[in-house]
Order: sequence, then structure tokens, then C-alpha cells
Amino acid sequence: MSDALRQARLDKLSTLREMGIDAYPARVPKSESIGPINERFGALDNEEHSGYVTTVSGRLMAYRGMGKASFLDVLDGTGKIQAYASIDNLGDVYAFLAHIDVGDFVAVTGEVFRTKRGQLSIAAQSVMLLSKSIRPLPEKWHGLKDVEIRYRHRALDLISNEEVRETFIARSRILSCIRRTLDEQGFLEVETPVLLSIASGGHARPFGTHHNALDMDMYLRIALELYLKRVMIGGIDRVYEMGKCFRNEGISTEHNPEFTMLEIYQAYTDVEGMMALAEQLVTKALQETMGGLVVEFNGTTIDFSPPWLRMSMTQAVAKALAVDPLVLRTEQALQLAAERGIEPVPATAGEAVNALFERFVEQTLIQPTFITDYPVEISPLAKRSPHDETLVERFELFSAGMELANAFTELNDPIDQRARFDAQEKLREGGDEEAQRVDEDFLFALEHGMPPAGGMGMGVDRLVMLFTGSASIRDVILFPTLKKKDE
RNA sequence: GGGUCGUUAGCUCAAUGGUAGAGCAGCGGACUCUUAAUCCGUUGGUUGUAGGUUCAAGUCCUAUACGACCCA
Repeated sequence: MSDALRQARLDKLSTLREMGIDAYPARVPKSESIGPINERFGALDNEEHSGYVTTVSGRLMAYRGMGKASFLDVLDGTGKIQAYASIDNLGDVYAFLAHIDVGDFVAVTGEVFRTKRGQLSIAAQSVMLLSKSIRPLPEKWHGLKDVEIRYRHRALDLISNEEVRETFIARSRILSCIRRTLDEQGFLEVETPVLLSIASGGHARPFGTHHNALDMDMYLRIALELYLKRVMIGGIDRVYEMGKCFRNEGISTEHNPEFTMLEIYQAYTDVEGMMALAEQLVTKALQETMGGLVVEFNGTTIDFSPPWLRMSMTQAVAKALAVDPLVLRTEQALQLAAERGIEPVPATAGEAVNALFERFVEQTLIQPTFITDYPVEISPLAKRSPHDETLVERFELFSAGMELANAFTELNDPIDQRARFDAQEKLREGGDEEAQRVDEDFLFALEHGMPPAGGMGMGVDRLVMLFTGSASIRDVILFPTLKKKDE
């Protein structure tokens, strides 16, 4: 049984206690990070001793015993180094190693030297147990492959699979680079509520919950938009938030119920300004974290070198379906949607074009592409085009068949905004549970005047997927949502 | 929601319907420069779960749980 392995380690733990050794000491000897040691003594010759005595602390990843001498691989967050333990150096303490297992945390003190075989090592003068593990690590060579265990027990995945660790380090660096870029341009990072009495600002069903003391039903946010606009109305001209949003919908390689959204609002610019900002944010982060603008994703090469392709939604659909773009502007679009198997058949030409786009075009957009000129019906928060009031000033950015960003010239006309919300409410009454909710408090703020502005939302998880070549969103979220498994 | 595939020792994987195995890990032994250390010996299983067919089921059938991928 599995408990046998655990029991063997528990027995060792008892033995250590009997020896008067604390297996979980509160104090750690002053330790040096392993990475810098490897760098500093990289030039040491074989069999050369540095004369430098140090202490390193980390997890014991491998143990190679040779009788009266042993080699231990110690790993900390910065790197791995070998420790050489021999009965000559350790004397009676050498026997203590019998109670140490792979997986335990140890501190090793000794002189840095290089072995005959050329391995930088520490000649142990003392080995101290810092924390005893009572379960074995996954196998060292093949690592942990079972995806279910990897997602359910991410700690083991991180220990066993270096590329997983690297992916999450990259994620952190990407986020940090985006924040830095925005901060340098005078954007203010803010936090807005997650827990709301009404979840608006996006096209999605929310998660519901309940506040006991207030005896009030509440919802988790589906977008950041309407609160960030309130901040902008309040006079913060450049504002952003990077945080979790929640959408109560299906799970796929591109969807996790909770995901990280970046939303940015900038006064006195428009959708064109947002395009430039999107290009800048993505290329800078890509260059700084991955060292280039070309990535491999699912076997295809994606080149993020600007400028990115631009195409209007009607152009894109007309080209994909080989129809006249003018047809898509009329009621004939509904018929076309019906012919192409869109169900239920959309109520308006704009919705029909959007449905056709999602079905036939989206997946084909591999290289980064801005799709522009969205129908007003599906864009209740965007300002109408000055040239055509059936369209709005909006783009979505696509790459690898995924939507990465969504941006508009923000609607700041409170009369039109109310009309758009009303239109959404009619859709809701018609059965569209994802239609946007009227947010009266937001309208109240908007009626006091909002500067002309551009705004953008970006799916951070998907961006990280592209940067790191991860085919599933679960590979860039440390603890993805999984079904509960009965034990 | 539909389809396909997967689930066997702690981990990675085998096993024509006919005694469930290997490597690593573990345990015991040898070994003072190894690095997937090596060598000898050895423990470890409700084959996801519940039924069914059969003389006999890891294997075939049904249901179900979880996961992966594809489709809508």
C-alpha cells in the first residue's frame, strides 16, 4: 500500500526524535542562494578548492550513496548544487544521512570545490535537516505526467517539471512588464469591487453568491469596465486594473471560469490609440520576457512584429464566405446566417455578421489581427462610428484563433448609453441570459460627464499561453478549476 | 450537450479472455569522485467505481466518476 512508503518515513521521523533531533527546526542557518554560487565559482578548475566556506539550504533532489561517501543534489529557488559528503569530513555525523530522504529540506555547510569529474560541489562539513518529507516525490526521470495529478496537485508538478516552473516564472515576468509599461506612461493601477449587486460590463453569465449580514444576493464581476469608467469620470485620466473576473460558462482549453483580465482606460484618445497601445504592450512584453517577437504555438509560427493586420469584420466575413460585403450590411445577412447553419437565426444583421464571424473566421486568424468596425447591436459600451451609425469604433485582437483583446472608443453619451442598455434588456427579456445589465449607478456617474476616451480589455491568461507556447489555459493558471473528485 | 481516448504499485509504463509484471522510488547488503551512479537481494496491487457475460475478466458488455482531445 501507498502508506508503506509514508510509514517508513514516519518511522525515520520517530528515530530522529529519539535522537533528539528536531525534524522541523524553527531556525535556519544563514544560507546563501545556490544560483549565485554556481556563477561565482564557474571558473574553478577540476579538483580545485576555493577556500570559500558557505551554507546552502534547499530540497534534497537526489542522493547517490557510495558507502563511505555520498553525493547529494540540493535545489533551492535559484539553482541546484551538489554536496559531497564523506566519512572523512563528517565523521560520526555521516551515519545521520541514513535518516535523510530525497524530498527533505537540508542545510549543507562546507567549502566550495570542483570534483575530479568536474562537478561544482560543496564539501560538506555539516548537514542539517530543515524539514522532513513524509511522502515520496514523483519519479525523478520521467517526472509527473498524469495531467490530472498535475492540475490537482500542482505543487508536485512544480517540483517535478522544470518547464512548468519556467512557465509560471514567465507569467509573472509578463505581468510585471505590462504593469511597468503602463506605470511608466502615467497609468494608475486601481482595485475595484469583485463582489457586486449587479454584474455588468460584459456579455456573460455571472456567478451568484449571498451576503449573510446584509441578507443580499451578490454576483462576482464579469468585467472591470464600468467601475474603471467611474474612476475616469472622477478625474483619473489613465487607469488600469489587472485582476480576476469570473464567468459562469463552459470550460475549455481557452476558458477557465476565473481568469485574469487587464482593462485599461485612457482619456483623450480613441480606438486608434488603443491599437497602438495594444501593439506596444504586447511586443514590449514579448521582447523583454521571451527575447523576440516570434513564437511557436501549436506547431505554427506566429510573428508579432508590428504593424499587425487590420480588417473590418464585414471584410473578414465576406472574404471567408466569398460573398459581397454589401450583402452583409442588409437583412440578407440573416438569410445567409440561416443558410450557413447558425442557430438560432440572429434577429439583426449585425448579430448575424458577428455569428458568422465567430463560426467561420475567428479560428482562421493565426497571425495577430485587429478586427474592426463591429456592429452596434453587439457593442453596447462603444461609441458609434461617425461615418456609419450601425457600426462602432471597436476592435478585437485575434491570434492563434483566440480573442486576445477588445477595445473601443468609449461611449460617453449618457443618453445613447441608456438606450443601449435598454436594447440589451430587451434581448434579456427575449431569453438572452448573457445580455448586459442596466447599471443605474454607472449611468448616474456618466450623466455627470466622462471625457472622450479609449479603453481596452486584454485576456492575460491567453497572452501568457501564446508567449509560453501553452496549448491549454490550464497550463498557465496555477490552480485551474476542476470538478470535485470523490475520494 | 455529443463523440473519441485514457484511468494497472508512490511515479513512469507493460500484460492473445488463462498465475498481474518491469524500471525508478522504498527496504536489506556491497561500494570513498558519483551525477538517470553501479552491483546483489527484496517488499509493494480491491487493475477508478458498481454491475453483467464467462469455467475463468486488467482484457468483453452496461452504467458511472474523473481527466484529455475533438465537435456543437
